[in-house]
Amino acid sequence: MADGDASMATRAAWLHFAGGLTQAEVARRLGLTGLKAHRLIARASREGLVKVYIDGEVSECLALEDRLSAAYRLGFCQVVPDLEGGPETADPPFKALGMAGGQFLRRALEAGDDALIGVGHGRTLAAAVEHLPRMAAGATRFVSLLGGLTRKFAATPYDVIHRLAERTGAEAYVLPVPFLANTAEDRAVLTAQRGVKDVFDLAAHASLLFVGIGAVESGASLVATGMIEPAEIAALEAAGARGELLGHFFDEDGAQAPTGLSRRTLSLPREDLRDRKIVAVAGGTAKVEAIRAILRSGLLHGLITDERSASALVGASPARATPGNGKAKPRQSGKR
Amino acid sequence: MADGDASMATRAAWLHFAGGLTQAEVARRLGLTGLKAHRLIARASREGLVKVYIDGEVSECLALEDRLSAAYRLGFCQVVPDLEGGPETADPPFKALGMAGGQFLRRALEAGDDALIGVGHGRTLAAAVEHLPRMAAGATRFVSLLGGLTRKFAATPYDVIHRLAERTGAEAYVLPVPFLANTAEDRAVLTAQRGVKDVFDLAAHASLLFVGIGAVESGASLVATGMIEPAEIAALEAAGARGELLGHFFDEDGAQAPTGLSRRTLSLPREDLRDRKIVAVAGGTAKVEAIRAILRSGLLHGLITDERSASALVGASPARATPGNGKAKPRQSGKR
DNA sequence: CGGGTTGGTGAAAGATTTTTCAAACATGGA
DNA sequence: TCCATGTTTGAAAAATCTTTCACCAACCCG
Repeated sequence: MADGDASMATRAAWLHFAGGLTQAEVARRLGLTGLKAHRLIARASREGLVKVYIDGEVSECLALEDRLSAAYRLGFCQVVPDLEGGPETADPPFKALGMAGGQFLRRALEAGDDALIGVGHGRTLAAAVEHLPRMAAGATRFVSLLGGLTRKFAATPYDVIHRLAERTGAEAYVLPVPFLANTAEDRAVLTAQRGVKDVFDLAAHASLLFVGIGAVESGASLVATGMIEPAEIAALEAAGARGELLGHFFDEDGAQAPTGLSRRTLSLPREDLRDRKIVAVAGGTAKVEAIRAILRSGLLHGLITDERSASALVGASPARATPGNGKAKPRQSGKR
Repeated sequence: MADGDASMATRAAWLHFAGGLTQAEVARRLGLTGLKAHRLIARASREGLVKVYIDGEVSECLALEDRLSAAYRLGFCQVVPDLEGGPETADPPFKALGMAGGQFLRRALEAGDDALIGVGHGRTLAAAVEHLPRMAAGATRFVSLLGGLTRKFAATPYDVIHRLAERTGAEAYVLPVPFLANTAEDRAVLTAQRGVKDVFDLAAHASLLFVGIGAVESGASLVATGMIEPAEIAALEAAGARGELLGHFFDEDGAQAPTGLSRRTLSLPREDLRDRKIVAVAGGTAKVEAIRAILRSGLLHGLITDERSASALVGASPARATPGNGKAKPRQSGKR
């Protein structure tokens, strides 16, 4: 594919989506066959050049936002309708969460209020960055909040900070160390590395923390990506851990879960999580329990999740297309 | 139509556009017939709930932006590909300009750097506001920079400031006076009105001026909307005026055009245009001359225009889809 | 009450889009 | 050179979206 192709694809997509021209008309304008035009447009869509935002709020989601905000004292909450295939599949609604998360990030960047944004990792956050338009970040910088590698120093497939840097051209400070070291001694060695300490210091001063939430179960992506061993996660589960945030584990009441892992974890210390502006993106049935645990910890300032998870979190029935069934009063509106 | 409908329309649109579900799938998910789903989605689109942005730059446009920026010392320039029907019609590319202008405004609002934004009027600016997503304006306020009525005190059909207020919920100070008074005495009376002076004072302190550019010819929209009489515009044209910016006229070299009109014009005084951050949106073949005149005045900080106008402004040929590299394929089935 | 208007509905026709499939073309070795 | 491989291309088919049109119900007004 030639370089001029991308420009042409953009042009075709612009004519089609923004201008509302039919593909045949686009073809005529550009001197192409209808099929070529179609393929250009399809490529532009596939490569994510076309960004779609839906303006209005779905009333059921709004109600869920209000209830979540009130129940957990959130300063900000967004609930997006579920997407994906049928009503049964689509467990982790990455696409829906990605769009909402991407939009949140875009706004944060355009507002420019946060000079330094800390980011966690995980597939959900990666999806959010995926949906971030290519844009200049202004003076905003990014910093990793925890080690991004597996203990074998393999990069994870869903790296967040690098994508972010690539999309925005912003300075992005990485932590090229594992998420979990093999031993406490290893951790000490790694932490002592040139630069690593500086980045951790930076992370401690980020004014916005944009993070994911991890489930504690054998199928969790922490395990799948090789960040943590199956045996370790099993031990955590047995010890009562239910959710993970930036490498810290919480039990079902949101209290610190007892674990020896913290001596080997390379991430922002737990005490640095208090009184920060932490915004989490997470959803999917497998994560509901984890999200609840984190919410109960009271650490979150904001939450972006999907409708089904939100329903489960407030204890309502899945509530398919049933308007007007609010059983509780939606007090105090959540900020948007 | 029930109010739950809008919510449903949003949901349907979200599933369709964001989720990529087919309309039939949307219908199944929502328990509707395919036709109903289609109508919900169509409604959402029609009402502008669905916003589409195209990410990449078209290389030809990028080149034009660079040339314009360099030639006229602009701090900011955006050139959008032409839209609309064929290569011959579509004179004022309102839609394309509206989208770009709306995006500019949205960014300005989200950045929040400008506490007070002054706006001009005209159909192009109205189109820009039309394409602004419904959003909170934060602390930003708006102020009219010139009288928005005709001399008969009729509202113009393309009022900008009211739409802006409606979309953003921001405070918006209007100037409920004509653009051009019948006599200098009338002007004095109007200016002396309670409040009017205050708004003019406010306008003098706006940190961003978002304006249109007017052509000087019998078909100009200033004439069409009844703001100015055909005879007056003819006189201006004869006197060498070629472009209008906020009620002030400029000749082809960008110098002040000699006219007695200024004593009857209700707008920001000319001297208040110097050293302001003025961003203009304008395009269309009928306006090229006017845009050039304004550019030469050196007053503009930014310009948003369409590709064809930009081409004309830099003196290039319209340059249809012929990047130097292209394999020559003159024969082509489609007619244009 | 009747006539007119409006707005919603579904079936079916009409357009447009997307997919499929096979052939053409280029590419990079053996 | 030839083959294997992958990519691009166009025609046609299939799927999907959009429009049209006739119908029904509700509603307003004389």
